[in-house]
Amino acid sequence: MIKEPIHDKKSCNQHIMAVHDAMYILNGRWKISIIASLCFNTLRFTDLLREVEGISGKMLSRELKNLEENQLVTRTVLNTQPVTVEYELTEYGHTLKEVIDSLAKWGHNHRKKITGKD
Amino acid sequence: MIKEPIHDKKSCNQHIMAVHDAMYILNGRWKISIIASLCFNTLRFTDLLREVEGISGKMLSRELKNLEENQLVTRTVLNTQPVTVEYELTEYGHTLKEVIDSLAKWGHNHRKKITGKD
DNA sequence: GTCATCTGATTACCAAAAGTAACTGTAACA
DNA sequence: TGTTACAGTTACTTTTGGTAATCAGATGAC
Repeated sequence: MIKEPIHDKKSCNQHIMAVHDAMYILNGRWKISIIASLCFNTLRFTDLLREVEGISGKMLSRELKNLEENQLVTRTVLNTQPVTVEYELTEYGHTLKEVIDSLAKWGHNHRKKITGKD
Repeated sequence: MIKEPIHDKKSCNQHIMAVHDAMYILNGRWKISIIASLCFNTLRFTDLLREVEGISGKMLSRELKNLEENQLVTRTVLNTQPVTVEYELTEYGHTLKEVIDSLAKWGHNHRKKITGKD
């Protein structure tokens, strides 16, 4: 059997760079949580304030703007009284589902490890 | 066929909470990149300074301490001259591989989307 | 012998990001 | 008339992160 290093330097660096690229888009404390919340449902600003535990209005509005710029989220103003605004993951945003799911899986397991409970 | 909501509120919230738990451990700008770099190889402090693009010594040392506290990384001082220190993912740290891989996959795809290149 | 260098950090100082709380403005409700 | 809900924005403070200098121990160069 021919022995070769499983991870050559080039593919290794590509891997690291790819993670770096992803984190460049998902930077900051809130984006991943916001995307996770939008994974299942379209939500309004106030819904998100409630769902994303601990976020402030300022940060939510700032992060949503940034996610919109990166085409992960769409913002739709509805013609209601008072005005409501819906935030929704774009098709491209939904490609992050696998990332979110693996994070959720790990987080769930971690909670079990720490608390001993399920 | 019985219609039921695919995502009931409870499992939804659990999912979001699990992501939150994961991000609580992986917070800050650098941890995920550090873990990605350690995924393949044990690395020394200086190696990490080079591999984790843009990190400063202060942050690297701070983040490594935190990762050690959370039992994701081990620190081993080698009896060389000058002293070298090796950082290695723990077994538990390696459970993050799936997360890292899905991030790398998404990041790779995102780079393609942005640059048009592979 | 002493100067520069390599190792893995730490410190003081400054800049950027994030948190807090108050405020905007419109409209329904009581 | 006053309160509530909507989706934010603003001024101010705190926390986090970045930069550059420094530490300490040992090696190699001159």
